Amino acid sequence: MKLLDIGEVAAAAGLPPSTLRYYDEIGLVPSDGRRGLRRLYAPDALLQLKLVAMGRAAGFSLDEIAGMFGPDGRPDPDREALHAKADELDRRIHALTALRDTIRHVADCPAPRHMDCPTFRRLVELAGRRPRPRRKPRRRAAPGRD
Amino acid sequence: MKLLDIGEVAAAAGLPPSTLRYYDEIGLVPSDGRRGLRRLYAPDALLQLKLVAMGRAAGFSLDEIAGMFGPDGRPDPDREALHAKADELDRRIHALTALRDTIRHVADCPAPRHMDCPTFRRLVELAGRRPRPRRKPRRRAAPGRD
DNA sequence: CTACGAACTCAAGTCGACTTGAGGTCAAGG
DNA sequence: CCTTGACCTCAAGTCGACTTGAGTTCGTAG
Repeated sequence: MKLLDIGEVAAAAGLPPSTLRYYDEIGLVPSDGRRGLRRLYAPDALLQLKLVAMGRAAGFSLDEIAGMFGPDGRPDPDREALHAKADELDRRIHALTALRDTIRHVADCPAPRHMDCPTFRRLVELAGRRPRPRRKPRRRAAPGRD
Repeated sequence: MKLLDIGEVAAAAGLPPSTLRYYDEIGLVPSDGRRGLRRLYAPDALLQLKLVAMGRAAGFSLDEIAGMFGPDGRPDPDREALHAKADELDRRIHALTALRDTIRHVADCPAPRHMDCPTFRRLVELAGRRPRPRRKPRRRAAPGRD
């Protein structure tokens, strides 16, 4: 198992080394030892960094991300909470979709003031709605085939 | 046209008055005059605030949001840029969907360490892909019924 | 063996987006 | 008329997530 120098990881992940040091410091993506002073990373660190990037892009804080995918392979990381996060993501995705549609509309609509355009107003109104009326999984018959 | 007191707007929008003052100060959601010292808002401000909330939720900065939907009904707000934003949103939506799926998997997968679960690794790998290979709209036959 | 450059540490700074606090103003109800 | 409570201004503080800078230490090529 070859360990990677922080510089290699930084290059591969497209992050500055300072960020890696920071993540190491807060324990989010720990380094895997040192050679002299230099941090070394297991290749898995790249996957972890990707995960962190995903979480960041989704608007989660580093703390939340740490809670979802701890550095250790956490055994039972509160499935409730994870499903809650996933639900939150569903809502966020819904909101983003609404915003995207609104933006596309604005880009194409010739109305001089969006505020006067009924389509625009409707789009914005719609965006406030919940994605679904709280869909119950109906787990009764589903044999969790994953 | 009844103007709303800042307190009413704050209550309706679910924001603290300080935020409204801040948005007013930076010109993002300007107030519509004063009664004595008190800011008054046109009802449209509520829609604007909703829009701002959408943008924030999508991860845009206030500056970017201002650029998309200026307080004035900007006539031709750089359609290029707006479509670029929309594309960015598409990518973001894609990323969020991937993260959501990954999280749901983690919530349901019995593997002791996610890093060892091939499904997990595949999900994370997949998340890096582009949403689509740059789909051309092919506007030819679409009678744009909007 | 020496020098170079990349890493290191630690404290402090930055940035966006607000919030908080102190001290002042004012419109409306009693 | 007077009190009250919501509003005001302005400066400063906060928080997360890093970045920057000064001063130091190494591993490796020459």
